Amino acid sequence: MSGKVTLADIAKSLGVSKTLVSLVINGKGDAHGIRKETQEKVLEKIREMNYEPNVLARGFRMGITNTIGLIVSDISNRFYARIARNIEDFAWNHGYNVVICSTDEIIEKEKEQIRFLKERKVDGMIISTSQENSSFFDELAASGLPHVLIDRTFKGMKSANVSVDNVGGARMAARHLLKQGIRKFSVVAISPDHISTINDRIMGFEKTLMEAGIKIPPKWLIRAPFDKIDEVVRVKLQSFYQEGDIPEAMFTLNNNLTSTCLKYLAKLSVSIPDEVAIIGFDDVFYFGFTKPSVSVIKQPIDLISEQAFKLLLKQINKESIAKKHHSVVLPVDIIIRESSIKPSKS
Amino acid sequence: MSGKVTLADIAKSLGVSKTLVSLVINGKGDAHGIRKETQEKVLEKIREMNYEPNVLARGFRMGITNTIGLIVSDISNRFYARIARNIEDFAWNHGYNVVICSTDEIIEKEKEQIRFLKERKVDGMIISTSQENSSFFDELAASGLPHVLIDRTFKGMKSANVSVDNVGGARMAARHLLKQGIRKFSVVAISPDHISTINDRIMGFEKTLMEAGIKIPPKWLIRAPFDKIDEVVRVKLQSFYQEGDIPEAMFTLNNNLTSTCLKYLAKLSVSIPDEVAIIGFDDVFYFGFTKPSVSVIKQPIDLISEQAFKLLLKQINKESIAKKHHSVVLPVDIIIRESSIKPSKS
DNA sequence: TTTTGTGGCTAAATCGATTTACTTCGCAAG
DNA sequence: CTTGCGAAGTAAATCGATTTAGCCACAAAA
Repeated sequence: MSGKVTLADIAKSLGVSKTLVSLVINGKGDAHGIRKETQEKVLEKIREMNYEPNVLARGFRMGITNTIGLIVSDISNRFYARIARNIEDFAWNHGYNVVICSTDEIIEKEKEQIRFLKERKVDGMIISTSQENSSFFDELAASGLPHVLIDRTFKGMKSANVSVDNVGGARMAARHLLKQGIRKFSVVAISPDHISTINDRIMGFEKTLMEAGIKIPPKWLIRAPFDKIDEVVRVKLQSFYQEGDIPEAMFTLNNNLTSTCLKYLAKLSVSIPDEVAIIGFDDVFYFGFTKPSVSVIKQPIDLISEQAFKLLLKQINKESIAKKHHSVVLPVDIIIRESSIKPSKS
Repeated sequence: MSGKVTLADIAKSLGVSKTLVSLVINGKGDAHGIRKETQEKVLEKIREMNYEPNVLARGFRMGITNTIGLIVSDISNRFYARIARNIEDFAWNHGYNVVICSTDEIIEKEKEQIRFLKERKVDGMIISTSQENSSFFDELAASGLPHVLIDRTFKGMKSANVSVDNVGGARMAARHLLKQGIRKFSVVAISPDHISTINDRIMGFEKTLMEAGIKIPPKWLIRAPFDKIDEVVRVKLQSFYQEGDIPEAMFTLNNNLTSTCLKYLAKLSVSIPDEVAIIGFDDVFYFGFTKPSVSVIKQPIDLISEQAFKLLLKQINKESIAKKHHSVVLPVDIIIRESSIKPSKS
């Protein structure tokens, strides 16, 4: 029944040419001086015969797929899941599909996926990269494939990119904790150490502490590989509390780290915020009503998605992007909840 | 540089036919009696000229895309995000891409998305449906498009499907709560009321209570529309605790409902499990270390994904599926944590 | 009368692979 | 001396749209 009627069938049954039918379908009838009557007839016939264009044929001819790729480290991470959802909505409203790829932060896998999607002729890609530098993307940009980097970016890169003010967010966190009278800090990050977001957050935090004359002892700067967060955090926290040398506050650099720290602090029966305050980067639904609720630097996920999609669409449609809009940095908010409000020390 | 070399270029530069090159590329060289030497030459040239086949052309000719669709109510829900991740991994290992679509439980949107993906000629689809009956899928099955329903299914439907033992899980929950000496139950569900998982869970729960001579008062059977969970739960819980007529336990039928109930019980300062016990359907990372930790019926997400993908792949490869494997029901586990262990009542 | 223009439409090429239906050659059997 | 057959290929059709390059008839201008 369906999927069998072709352009040629329509043309034949109407005694006109395929060209004409094609033009009408694509709304180019007027531009090519096809009579209104004829156009009507064609549209009527299309409805009558229940014609649906073969998207593969069209895509093949025009070299487009109406599909964009979304590449992140792990789609089941809440942060990326929400980004995905937002982007999917924008895409759907513009007639695009989204294909998702999780890289597990494996650089080779990411490259492979990008190459794969490129072969598949996706019209563009939105990428949260795990790579070490921008060279791969500079090539990608040179090859003309529309793409936008989100979340993690590189300084001075050629590709369009959307990120948040990681340095600023970290400074907010630091200033807030300092105000609580805290002097002994731990930072919990993921490795490897080329991830821009993580580095910016560490830098912003350290700088602000430095300005207050405080340094983070190396042993309190925890770095856990992406796939070993649970293990590393468990071991490190245990050692803190066994040795008795304990930070007064922890700054956890993504929602997974925050959750994992909460988990093991609970297991160790460490009371928050009395024994240790905690503030995380990236908010998650349940941080608002755990006991205690968790302070965070909140990222504007909807804005990130929106900006990224818009920048991508502009590239796809070959609109040139003004240089100042080529690299977007969005502000973050601090949300202070119970976990970082120290009982007064005075 | 890339994306420009075609089959014809290879053929020409080697002085052979396109047919030959195509056969070699697709590993049909031997079957067609092409000499090993010749095959070598072709492969060599392909590497040398950095040829990459145009996937669109191939897809167009063969009517395939190496893409599958995944349709769920909301990809940012933890349950579906994890399903998505699992399926994506299987797909990637088999050379498939996954395109995701969130329906927001809107029946018309779901149908539209399915039609859209069908037009796009995806090779198959995995669907957690929001529809009211199986008729749409019976048609889909008749049309020959490979697909598998997951999570939510319909009795006696023609399409392959993978679900969990919702009735059994709900019975486990009920039995466990009864053992705690609880007699007054509330069930928190989403509407509309044609969602099979929700109905089975309610049914299993009610049946088990019935066997113990207990009924759930209608006012304690909460049904919140998918997009109004927060509001409805807030209002209902407030009214419970204002009126003072209070259930001893709540059974929350998905992870969102569980979280939302936790949120408002916390706001109302209701202590768990002393004032009310709670057990949820579907486990989520953080239920294991909230205070109190939350009991759940845990679903085998990896198995669901694996079975669904395998069933889909078989259809795509036109292997017939034995009738007994056409409809898979997977077992669930009960995980008892603090939230449902009542202080003894004796 | 010839040229120029234009409104309305079409034939054929094209995209790049896969697939069908041969061809050609050499050699052995009849 | 023909026929048959397998080995090693090839030319051309095909998938279904888009796009290029015109065609044809008639009117207005030169």
